Amino acid sequence: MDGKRRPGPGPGVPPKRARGGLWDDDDAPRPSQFEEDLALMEEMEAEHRLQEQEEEELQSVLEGVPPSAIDPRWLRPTPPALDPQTEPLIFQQLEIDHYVGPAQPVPGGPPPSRGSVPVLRAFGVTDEGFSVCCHIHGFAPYFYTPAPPGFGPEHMGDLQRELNLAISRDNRGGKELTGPAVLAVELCSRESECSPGISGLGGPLGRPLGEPRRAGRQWGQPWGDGRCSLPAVLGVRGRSQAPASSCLTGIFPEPERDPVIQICSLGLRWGEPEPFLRLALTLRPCAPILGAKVQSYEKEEDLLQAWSTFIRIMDPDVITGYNIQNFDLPYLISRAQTLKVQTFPFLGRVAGLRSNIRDSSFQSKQTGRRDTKVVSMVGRVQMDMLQVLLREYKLRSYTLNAVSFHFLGEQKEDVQHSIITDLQNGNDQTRRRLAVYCLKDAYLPLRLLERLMVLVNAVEMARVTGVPLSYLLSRGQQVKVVSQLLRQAMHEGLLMPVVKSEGGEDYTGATVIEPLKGYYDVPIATLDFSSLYPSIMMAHNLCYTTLLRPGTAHKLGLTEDQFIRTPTGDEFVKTSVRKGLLPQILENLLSARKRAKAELAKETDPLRRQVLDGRQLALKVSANSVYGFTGAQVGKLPCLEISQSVTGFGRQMIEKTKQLVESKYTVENGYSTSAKVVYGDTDSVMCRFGVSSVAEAMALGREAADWVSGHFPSPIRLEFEKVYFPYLLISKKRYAGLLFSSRPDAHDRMDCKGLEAVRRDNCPLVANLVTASLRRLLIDRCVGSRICSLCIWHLPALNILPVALCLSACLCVSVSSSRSPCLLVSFCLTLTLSASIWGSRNPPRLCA
DNA sequence: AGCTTTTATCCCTTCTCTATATTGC
DNA sequence: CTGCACGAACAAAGCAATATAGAGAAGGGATAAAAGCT
Ligand SMILES: Cc1cn([C@H]2C[C@H](O)[C@@H](COP(=O)(O)OP(=O)(O)OP(=O)(O)O)O2)c(=O)[nH]c1=O
Ligand SMILES: [Mg+2]
Repeated sequence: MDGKRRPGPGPGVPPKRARGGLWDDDDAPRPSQFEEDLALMEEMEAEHRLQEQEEEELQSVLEGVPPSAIDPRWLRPTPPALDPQTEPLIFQQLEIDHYVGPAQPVPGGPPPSRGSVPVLRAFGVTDEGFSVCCHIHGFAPYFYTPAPPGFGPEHMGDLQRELNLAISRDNRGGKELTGPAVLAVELCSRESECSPGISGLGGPLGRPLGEPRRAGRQWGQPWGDGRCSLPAVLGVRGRSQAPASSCLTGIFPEPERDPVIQICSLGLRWGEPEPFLRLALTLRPCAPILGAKVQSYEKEEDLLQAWSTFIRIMDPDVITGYNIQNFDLPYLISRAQTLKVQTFPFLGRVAGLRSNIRDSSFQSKQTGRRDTKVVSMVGRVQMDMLQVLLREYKLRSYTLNAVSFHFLGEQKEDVQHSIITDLQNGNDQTRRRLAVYCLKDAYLPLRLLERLMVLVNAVEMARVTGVPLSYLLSRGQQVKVVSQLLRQAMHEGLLMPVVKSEGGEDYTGATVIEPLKGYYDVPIATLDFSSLYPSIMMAHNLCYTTLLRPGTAHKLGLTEDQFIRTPTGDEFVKTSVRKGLLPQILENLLSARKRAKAELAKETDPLRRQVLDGRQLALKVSANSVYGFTGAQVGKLPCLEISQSVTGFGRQMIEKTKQLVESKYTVENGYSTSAKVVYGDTDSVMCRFGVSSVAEAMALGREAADWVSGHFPSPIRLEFEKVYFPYLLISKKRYAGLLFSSRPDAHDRMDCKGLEAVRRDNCPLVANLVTASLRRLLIDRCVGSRICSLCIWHLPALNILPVALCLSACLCVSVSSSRSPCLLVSFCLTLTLSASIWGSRNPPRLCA
């Protein structure tokens, strides 16, 4: 392969642009700036890069790759001609970024500045699989600032001049941007979203229009889902690709030292069951593999170069793999740098734009600190399955092997790391074995991506919350809430203020009802509010825009029925005065969750059920994060009045629910036994109605839930969720029970909350022992002295008996120093047992 | 001097407090 | 022009609860040295 060729279709000149004609008619009434911006996003002229690229690509294919290696199916279909004047171009946005490029006049927009301007660039695919790159001109970054008293139109010229002067003085934007930074200053009147709804605080606000140098770094992603009008469940017919590379190595492969010996890639069109391409690039000859294309190179430089070229030709929309983000891709780039393969690191969609490695880290209270590397690949979505799994699923092990087994029931092709070197140094058959292993490594993440419906779920989340796909893996919950807030605020012409965040004290959260600990051999019905915090915010119209500062209610002459006072003493106006933004956002999120739940109810396949459950859970977390956002004191817009009110209402509600249930279901009211709430956490109550059958408990639970719901304003709803029978209540947030919900005559499963059985910070021995004991206790109902002798014979933990015995000498020391009763009991039991089994000639059959 | 008693010291266990990990909502 | 040091800016859903390890204090028993008695 000719290593000297420039990558891709030539230097990074942005391709030609067509203009949409939306504002060609200058006489047409001008929409407000907000609507304009929105419309710009919606109706933007877009152009197909493919057509002009294809010739070049073919050229490069012919030069770089043996003609026999080119399969026309690798390339995308040729897009039909599109008349931007008449036809809309509808596509799913995959990524959006911005660059500084030559100005283009936008009809009806601000006057074109000379020189370079910031341009938004959206990448995506259409339903037919055509690749789209949309250059969005005419968007000038802007901000609002309150005008000082006495500021009038006559001062605007001065302000603009001064601003430009100040900006050119501290020359921070670099040389990319030329011409004046501030294009215009306008006066307008807007209301800040944090101010009380009808306070009339919104004075005149100055509006410098466009200050590219600073703002170029400030703006995020306006209305990120590209306003795409595809149906909710869409087919992105893109290509996913899973590279996996093997390295010759000792323990830690070092890109400065250890060569890359194979790179395997699979190509898949979304919606098709099997990859249309399996490609193994190897160093040194390799025997053919059925169903895969093998290409061998003598020089490592050529191998890397070939892969880089391949990526550009195949042009995938999505790239997946396992830990590619932190290992494979950075390794390949570093290795190429070491070998001085100059044309390698151009993996993105913009020709001539270098892919570089950047260190970044994400930290939040939930996840702790996570350090990652970022390899830039403009226009492609990187869906590293490891990152996806780390965020979405709680697993005991995240190795590809464990994960594949867990979700797919498949194991990896096992090749010991230590023999990779030997295999590579063997013959073409041993290298073939290595390639098969490598292909499997690429195949598994791809299968996971498809089976776990990662893309479908991610696209839904991106659309609902209005952020680019890549944010879902690289950013947290705040950005999603901010994006939705901005979207909603824009609809209503409100502005979001910039507030300085300072840390403060924690506020009071939810109540956990003191548990009546014990073993219950009667059915316990569980009632739970559906989406408690979101529904509180909706029911009481809690929002930044409905909050009344202390005393304002009186000042504005609001009557008592126009506002409410929350348990914390804060005041909010009712819907009749103004409907809050947050309730509307929540409506949207909850309706998305409702759709997901409806799909879940229809599904029967266990894995798909698990996936759909994950999807509805993710939407639930997003909705709860709206509440969390208002209480995030190190955040963009904290408002403790809202979050404290929410938890305050919540505390009142669980208490009231408990009272209601215990007051209605009493002997005096004609029930056989008085009901008792034995436990409850935040928004749930566990009730003992005193009935002995599950069916009766279910009936009473349903009735009680409906009756209690009537005591709260819509959309707050208490739901009957499940019955536990029997129920073992150990302490707050720690209990177990057999769960009945779908039918009264058979339990659905055993449910464990907070016990060692579900925690991941114990050794498997403890977890297995606890699980097995609970099984005996709850399912086999062995209570009393027999429990020990019965349960221990069926411990899965016994599988490790011989090992335990051998290691007991050393283990004893470390175990006995532990203070954990669980661990001690497990270990002692195991030890006793192993001794007795060791001695018996015919050990009992161990159950798996 | 030899024995007993007192006291200081060491070592061990037990308790308390804090930080961390993880889960439940 | 490049490399380095420094500061600013950016980003980060929430609280309640349990279990456990580790550090350190407190307390008790064993032991040996010191003191006291005959
Ligand atoms: C799960 C969860 C709950 N909460 C709070 C807000 C929830 O409304 C409240 C009750 O938790 P849940 O009952 O677990 O959740 P939910 O009521 O929102 O949804 P549903 O019952 O329909 O499944 O606890 C959070 O703040 N963050 C969370 O991650
Ligand atoms: Mg709930």
